Amino acid sequence: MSRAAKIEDVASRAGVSVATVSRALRGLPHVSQATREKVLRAAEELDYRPNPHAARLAAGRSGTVGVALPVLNSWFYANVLAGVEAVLAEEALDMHVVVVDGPDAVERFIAELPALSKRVDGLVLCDLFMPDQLWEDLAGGPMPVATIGVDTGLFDSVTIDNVVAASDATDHLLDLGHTRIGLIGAGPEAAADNESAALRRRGMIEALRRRALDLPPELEAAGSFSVAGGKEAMQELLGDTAPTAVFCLSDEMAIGAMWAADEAGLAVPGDLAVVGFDDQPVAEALGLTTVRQPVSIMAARAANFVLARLEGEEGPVERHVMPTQLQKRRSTDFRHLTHVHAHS
Amino acid sequence: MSRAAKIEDVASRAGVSVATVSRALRGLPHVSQATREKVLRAAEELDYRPNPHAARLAAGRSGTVGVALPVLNSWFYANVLAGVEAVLAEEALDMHVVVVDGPDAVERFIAELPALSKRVDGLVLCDLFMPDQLWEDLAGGPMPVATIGVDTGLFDSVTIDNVVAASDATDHLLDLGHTRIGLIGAGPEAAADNESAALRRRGMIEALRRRALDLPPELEAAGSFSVAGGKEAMQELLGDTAPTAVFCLSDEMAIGAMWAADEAGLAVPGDLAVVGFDDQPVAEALGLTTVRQPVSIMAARAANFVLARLEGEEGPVERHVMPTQLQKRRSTDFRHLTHVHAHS
DNA sequence: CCTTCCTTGGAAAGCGCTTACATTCGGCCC
DNA sequence: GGGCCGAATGTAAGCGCTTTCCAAGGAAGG
Repeated sequence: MSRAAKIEDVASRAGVSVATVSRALRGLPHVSQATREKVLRAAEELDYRPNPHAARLAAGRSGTVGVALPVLNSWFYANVLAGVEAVLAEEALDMHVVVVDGPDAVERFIAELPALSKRVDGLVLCDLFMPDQLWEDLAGGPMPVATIGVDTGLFDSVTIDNVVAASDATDHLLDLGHTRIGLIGAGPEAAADNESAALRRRGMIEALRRRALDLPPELEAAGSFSVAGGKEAMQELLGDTAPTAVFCLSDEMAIGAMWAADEAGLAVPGDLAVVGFDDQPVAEALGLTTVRQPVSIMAARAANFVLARLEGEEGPVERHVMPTQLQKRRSTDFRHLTHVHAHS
Repeated sequence: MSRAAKIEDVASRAGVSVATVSRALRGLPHVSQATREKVLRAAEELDYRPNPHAARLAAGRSGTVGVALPVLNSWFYANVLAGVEAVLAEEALDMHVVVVDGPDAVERFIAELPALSKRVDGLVLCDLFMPDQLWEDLAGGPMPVATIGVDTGLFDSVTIDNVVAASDATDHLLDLGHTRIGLIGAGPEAAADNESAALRRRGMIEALRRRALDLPPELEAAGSFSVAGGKEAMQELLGDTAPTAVFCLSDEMAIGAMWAADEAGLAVPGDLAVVGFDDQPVAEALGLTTVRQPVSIMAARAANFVLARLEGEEGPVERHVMPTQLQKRRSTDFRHLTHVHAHS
């Protein structure tokens, strides 16, 4: 196996200059049809593959979009990644994933931003919360950025209306007659690093308030956004002041809550109604009432925003708010009580 | 904001040559302590960030490891990705993800391999099935490769013993007295593109055979490895020849199967025992008996194999077979029957 | 005191592309 | 028919690093 062909080899084989090869291969103008075909053929024959690093160095562009998210192995973020990846793959762009987790994660991410800007042309930031100053610094930079789950007003963003989504979910429980409704996933101090959680909490409180109810501390439990986290949180809430319904900020947590309820001998929804958030496939299988959000579509849209900006699109910041929808299922439905008891 | 500092700027500020800066910053020998500190300080003061593309072009290495997997948004592959990412992040290496899905996915992946080899130094391939010839071509190349879920004998690999795992699961059902056991996730023709599925099927058949039982076609149903796929497959199996137990090749499918059972008015495990595969967190919450495999550890190990080879490790191909463990839970446990009926 | 060796540091040649600029060439207009 | 213009192509200067090769200078040895 001879060494890989370089552009120069293609040029001499096609009998043209390297500049022409470069233009021809990238579909740029100022190349006659005949020449282009000649070049294409030569490249084909040599199985020529441009060296991306050389191209990036010379062009000053990386053909890569970065995606920053807190974790990879949750349903939500896995779908975000999949959504972004699908769009980028379509455009033959590379995806650079940055996981922003662990202690000082955001600080380290920020520290690496200057370096990151050399390897990506654009950035999709998912649920990343930073000090205002840094958002502005980022906005001052040359790199297009789109955010998911955060709306700074400085970048194209894709979000849902967390307040409305949460108050809809709460209203549903209230309509069912519940008055002691617990919240799993955010405590009073959630705002700091998790804006979505804080907004959902607010939506819940607003809905309660409209019925002259409130959210006492003993009905709130934070915890990690996982099955185990939801279970622990639910266990905290159980006791003499136990709620008759809980709103969980993710489906994983809701499943954990149902698990805790089951262990405590409580029937869902008979003794405890449960509402989740996300509507991942298991939610439907389990009959979990939950707030559906179109995750991968949101991610794809954010990616498209970045692509559009990369293609020079000007115009004001786009702030998409995607619709959510409450999926009512068995976990809050008294009519199915018998059915639920009978099977599974 | 002035333009980004380059190595030359650091060199002149530190009063040394660019070569020395390069050596100092990368911790190479032949730099005195004093000089190194001087360089470090200069770099710090200028907030210097090496341009990765320039470095890669010059060095001929990319500092990147590729990960190829079929999808991103399933529990299993999301955890594979997370496992690999964690290891690479530790070593400050980039991860290049390649999703090999859609029609002709493998063919397109193969066609892009030469190009890919220019952007990554090593490769982790997960559940990728290719013609033998191509494995050998890959092995002939300069790039270290580790495989997950596939053992070609040509590369370091991390797998589980699918045959044993499946026959253990089957034995469990047999011990419980089941004789009509269904299989969801692989049909007789599974071998082609999904070796794991084929091996698990074989393990099941072997276990059955040891008890003088077999796996008639009407007890097998393939389907996508998802909740919906599992549900549909289960619905296929239900009917006059319905099994009293099913072994599902993923937890998602098992959840789908339980869903279908529930809709059909069948109690789990009373009317239908269900066993899954993976042991994702929801499995425990749902009391799903399942085969646990240490996904992210497997992924991390594969990544480490690649790293070791990149660091020049010679020696024979490593073929790790990770242990699996059957987690027995309610979905196959008659003792809990009453409990299951009462709650959940 | 001169040679030999080793360590540190510098000069410069790439790495394989992109692109600004220069050049050529064939019409086309007056 | 000469000059002009634009399209097609070539020339060559980088892009910002890494690395080989070489020089210098101090330590060690004779």
